[in-house]
Amino acid sequence: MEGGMISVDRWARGSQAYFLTHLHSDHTRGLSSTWSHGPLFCSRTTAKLFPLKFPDFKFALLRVVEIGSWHHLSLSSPSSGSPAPIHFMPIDAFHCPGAVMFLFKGIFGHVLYTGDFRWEATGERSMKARNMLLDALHGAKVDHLYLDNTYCNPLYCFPTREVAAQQVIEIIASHPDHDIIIGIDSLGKEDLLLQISRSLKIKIWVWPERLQTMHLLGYPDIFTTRTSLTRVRAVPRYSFSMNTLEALNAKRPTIGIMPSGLPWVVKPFEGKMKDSLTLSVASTNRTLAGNGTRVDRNMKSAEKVHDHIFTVPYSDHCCFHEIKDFVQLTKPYNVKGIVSMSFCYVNPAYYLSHLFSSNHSSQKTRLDPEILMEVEKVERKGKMKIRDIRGTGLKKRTNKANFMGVRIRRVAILRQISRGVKIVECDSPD
DNA sequence: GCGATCAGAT
DNA sequence: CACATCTGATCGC
Repeated sequence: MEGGMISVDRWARGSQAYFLTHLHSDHTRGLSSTWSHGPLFCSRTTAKLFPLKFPDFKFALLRVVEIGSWHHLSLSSPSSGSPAPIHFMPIDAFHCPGAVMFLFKGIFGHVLYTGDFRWEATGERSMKARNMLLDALHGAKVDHLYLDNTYCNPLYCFPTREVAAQQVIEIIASHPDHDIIIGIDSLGKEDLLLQISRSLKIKIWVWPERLQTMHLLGYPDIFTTRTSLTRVRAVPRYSFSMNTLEALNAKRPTIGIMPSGLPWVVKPFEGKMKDSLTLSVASTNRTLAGNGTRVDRNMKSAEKVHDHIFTVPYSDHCCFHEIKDFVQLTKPYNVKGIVSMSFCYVNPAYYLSHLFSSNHSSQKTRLDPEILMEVEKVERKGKMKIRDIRGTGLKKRTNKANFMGVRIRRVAILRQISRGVKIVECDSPD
């Protein structure tokens, strides 16, 4: 591919400006401490966290841009070399700390790249982002929308994070004598932990590098790396498994809580005694905490999926109706999904094309941003290979999560095979 | 020996 | 077959 003017969450050489939406590693694949292909624009919070992930990065390349402000760049057309000014505004994506979407305005019209985002209908911060986007668009429709389509399927129906967090709190409160482990990633779901901490007046254990992150984010007191100070521990999701829980329960009664928009269930593993934690929307386990917070009979709620494991629909991505709402608001002429979730990749057009704008009269006069813009996107067709979402090995870490003195080793742990995923494709329940 | 990339795990 | 991440192997320098 020849380079364009700008790249969003893509790091190959050839662009005049680079944009980072947030610091999750599937969006930084190709970035490294030695990367130096051009100026990199990101939010203040992302810049603050940046050195943790890329310690020796040339700081001079980072350009902190304020959320809600228009910024101007004098670029040149890659084909003709003539001036091609662009304006862009970062807008709060409410995904993980520092996450923003970018709205671009230029000869290509309006291009909106959401990155990963959440678009809840209530809450002060959500309203602010909504108004910011509407003001910035100023009545214009979006010509090209690059959309976080992670849950772009009506099957994905879950509550706000506020509500989901309350469900987590109820689970913890109803297990007063249990240790609790919660599976999280290196960034994201801080608000969940804060809400737990405030509500139950308890500190939260995190692993050492996560504590550094928390301190950089400005939470000096709530988190600790001393297990003796709390029974609630947030552990890396990759070390959260049924085997982990069973090992922990051999020492103390412990339950695990998996906050996720994905439908985790326990599936019996054929031929062996072990069950495995798998994904499915076909779950039938009993529902907890259905205390009137549900507005939709299909709304996911907390579930007990195993003796020791609960899942709670706490997601940093939009549920389907939020995506729908977002598309209705931005009235895009063209939409592309930026996320390939392999087995359930959904072209946004499949469910939402009726909301797209059409008859784009000025389209011919506008350049297709494809030739101007490199963005992280993968279209999935049939058995095409999926996006490689693995880490880039950019930094050596030794963060073996050692919670409760149980070191989780791969050795001698029965492999969990047969992750039978069953996302049942069906038509809209409406 | 190091970074980049890949295979495979949770 | 995974929202994102880590570990370890291998390749190229």
